[in-house]
Amino acid sequence: MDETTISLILQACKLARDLESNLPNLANQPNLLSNSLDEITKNFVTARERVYGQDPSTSSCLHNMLTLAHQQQIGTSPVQEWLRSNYAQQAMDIIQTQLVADQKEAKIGGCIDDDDAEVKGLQAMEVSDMNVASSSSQRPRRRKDQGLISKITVPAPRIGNTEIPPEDGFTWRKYGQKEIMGSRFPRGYYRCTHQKLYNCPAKKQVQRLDNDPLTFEVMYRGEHTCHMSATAPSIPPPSAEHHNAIQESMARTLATTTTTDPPTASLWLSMDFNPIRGGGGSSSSGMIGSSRGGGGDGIGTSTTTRYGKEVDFPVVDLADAMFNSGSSSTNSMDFIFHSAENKWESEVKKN
DNA sequence: ATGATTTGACCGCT
DNA sequence: AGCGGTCAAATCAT
Repeated sequence: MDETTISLILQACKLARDLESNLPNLANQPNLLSNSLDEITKNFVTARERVYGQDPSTSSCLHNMLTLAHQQQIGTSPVQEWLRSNYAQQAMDIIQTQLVADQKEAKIGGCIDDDDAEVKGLQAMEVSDMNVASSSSQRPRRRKDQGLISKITVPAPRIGNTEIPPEDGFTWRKYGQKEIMGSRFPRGYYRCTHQKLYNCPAKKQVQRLDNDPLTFEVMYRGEHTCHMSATAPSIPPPSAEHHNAIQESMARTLATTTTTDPPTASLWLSMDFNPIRGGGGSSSSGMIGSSRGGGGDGIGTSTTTRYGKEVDFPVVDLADAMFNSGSSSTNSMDFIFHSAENKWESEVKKN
């Protein structure tokens, strides 16, 4: 095992520990839990892929993940219990489906990766579309097989508005709705709010099940490139103005629990998160899906919200610290992780 | 003013 | 031909 692999495993363990210690605070933050789990599993999966090469067995992947967690003695009851929870399962489903898709693509052999092809194709089309648009009155269209990444069913919240699917940790912008033949309920089409900013191709479709209106079927297509995980945003803030916009966006995001590109689970977990702020109690969690004027079908989405503007939350400093920490060549998240990692490594050395 | 949602139209694909 | 995905103008919310 190389150092990177070890580092990945240690990072995942660290995240799991953070999660465990913050579990009480996160009990009512399923989106954060989901993000956290996602981050943890990503690290484990990546580590495993590095250990066994690019042939991860999907079924054994989860088993190994849990086994590894157990071996690292982080699989104590609260975490295990949480891992059995619905939201954990959702994240698992996504990852599992992803791996299945990856394997299928790998078996095709010699073919370029579908997703890459899609993204590249779209990007290429973007240019040609612009040309077409400028030289023709014909509306540019693009459609291709957008490799299905994940299809999961999500129960409606038992508490509050059962008309909306639970948060999934990303912000989506609805761009269409369609009555589907043979289905009682319309299908909502969503794309990542940051499609333009980060050229993020992620999309999802949400539809209520005919035989169970309290269950949503969510199909995810494309992968988020707007992640702010251990790596920098795909497009760094180019200007001070943009920089401030990002900070404000982050502040809003953090203040409203509508997680726009969650800045990694560890960061979230390290925060004493208290969404109940601002008079009127309108954290965006409560606002999500709340119908704004008639016309809608009631299918909610995690909207990028401006409600957060009204919420005073002292995380601007955090955002500021993140973007200002270190030199411009140093990724702040790397800095954070590196610090945590060093801390963890030093703890290991003690033992 | 800005950005999200709604909704009819357009168009690719089968 | 028609279903389903996307576009984009109109509308709405802040």
